[in-house]
Amino acid sequence: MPDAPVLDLAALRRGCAHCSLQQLCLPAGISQDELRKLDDIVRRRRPVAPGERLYRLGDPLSAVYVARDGAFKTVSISEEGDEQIIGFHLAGELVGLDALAAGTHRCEAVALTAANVCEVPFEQLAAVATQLPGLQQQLLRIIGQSVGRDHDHLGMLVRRQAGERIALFLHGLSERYRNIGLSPTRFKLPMSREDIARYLGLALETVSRGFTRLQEDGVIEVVGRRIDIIGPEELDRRAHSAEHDEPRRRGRA
Amino acid sequence: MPDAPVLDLAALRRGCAHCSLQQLCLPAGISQDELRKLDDIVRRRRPVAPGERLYRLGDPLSAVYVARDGAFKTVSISEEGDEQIIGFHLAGELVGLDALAAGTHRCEAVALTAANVCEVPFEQLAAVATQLPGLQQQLLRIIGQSVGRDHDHLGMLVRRQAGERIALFLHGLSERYRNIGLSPTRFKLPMSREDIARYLGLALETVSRGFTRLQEDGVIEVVGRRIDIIGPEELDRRAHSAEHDEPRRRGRA
DNA sequence: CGCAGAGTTGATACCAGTCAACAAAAGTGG
DNA sequence: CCACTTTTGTTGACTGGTATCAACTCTGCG
Repeated sequence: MPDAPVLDLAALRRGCAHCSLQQLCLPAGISQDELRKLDDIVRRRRPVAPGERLYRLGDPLSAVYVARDGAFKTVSISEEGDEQIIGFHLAGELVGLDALAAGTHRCEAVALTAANVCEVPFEQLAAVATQLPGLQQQLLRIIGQSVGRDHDHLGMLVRRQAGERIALFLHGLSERYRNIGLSPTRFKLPMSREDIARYLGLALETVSRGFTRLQEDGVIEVVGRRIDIIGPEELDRRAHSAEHDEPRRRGRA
Repeated sequence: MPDAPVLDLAALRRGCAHCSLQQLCLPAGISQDELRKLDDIVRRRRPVAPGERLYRLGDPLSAVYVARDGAFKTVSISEEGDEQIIGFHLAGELVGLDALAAGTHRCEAVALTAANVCEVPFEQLAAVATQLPGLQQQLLRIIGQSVGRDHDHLGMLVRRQAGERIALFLHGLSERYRNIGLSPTRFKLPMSREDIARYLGLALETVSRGFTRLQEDGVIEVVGRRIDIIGPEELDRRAHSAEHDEPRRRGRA
């Protein structure tokens, strides 16, 4: 039995300064001094059960959340009651920035898996940010990233056909897994086919068929939610250009 | 507020404190004192010719812009060269917030009509914002609004059919015109059918057909870019539920 | 007046949504 | 541990909305 684990846990409890997500999360790029100030206001490591909501539609903006692990989806619910998935959020990504405008949330954030979050009370974050230019800058950058992801999402939906959207989706997910230090080629999807469909603006059957097609063509290996990307370069190709080159041909790679 | 007609023009030139857009633009909700500080850094009322670009893809983030009048579009250009319209921007709305993440613009902002903009150097805005909590808060709110518009845009694209998207588009535009004090029922579209198509993820012919259909059904009057909304409530109805008469029931059995 | 760009309208093909049945996991309780 | 139920994912047949191609009209402008 090694004695190191005990120290590790203690270090984790010391907060942002030693957090493994430091490069991804708010603290990136701010000084040790500043870090300590931020550290004081962060409530750390709340565990979240799958299906649990961080906030609901209409809730006042009380905090923003950083996913430490696990995955979340943000869902917008229209008047008619149909749900549109605005985004998926993996480890290191910020959740809760809708509500900046009106002060109340226009989405719900739902845990897709068991997860842990750091909860950052928004009022205090804003207050500290005025004192720390570095943190303010970093906050704006993080918000910018989330805007960028929204734009990428838009790009997936507009005038792209099903196969392209699905390839784009897998490609993007792969990149994000790479960024957080996980395998970009082998992973378990945290979300259902239906979630993917609602995110991509497709019918769930179409998503299923799309996966099957990619598997038939030897681009990926799918077993339920387990994904194995066999041909990343071919996936990229399908994500960017349409697939008009190769009509339905089997036995050829 | 004391009104002095003759002084108005002079006052307008005095900047933010007397700008007619005050309620829409950055200054909203911050004090007179703070206003003066902001005022110092704003370069006012640069005229922009139709087709002119405020910034191009890859340009470093140097300033954000507030449209005083006229209209802009922001266009994202994919590697394959096809253009996706991210948003339209009317008077009082902020342009240039893409680039927050990377520090360089991922869109181009193009004037659709002759226009005027206030140019706010970003570095200085950020610096002043750290000194003025009210301004920082307002900046976050404005950013939040733009995120909200992106989400609305997403909602238009996902799983909605052409007629619905077009109704939603006109409805949204109408609301925005109302907000800036213009007629919500009679206006001239600043953008072409092709721009609308690229915004809605449709073929331009489909947009044209959609307008024609709405006219045939007595919902709007269209002459080129002139739009006259005859039946706003019917437009709303089409924006939210599906087509005119229900051919069949949807939802679960 | 005549041109160019913008917008409309028509015919056709095809992608993807819908309905429906089935298969495979994942819970549930004995 | 195994039957049962429920949820989730797959596959097939069919249909309809919309993209595409193409011809035409209209508008604004020099």
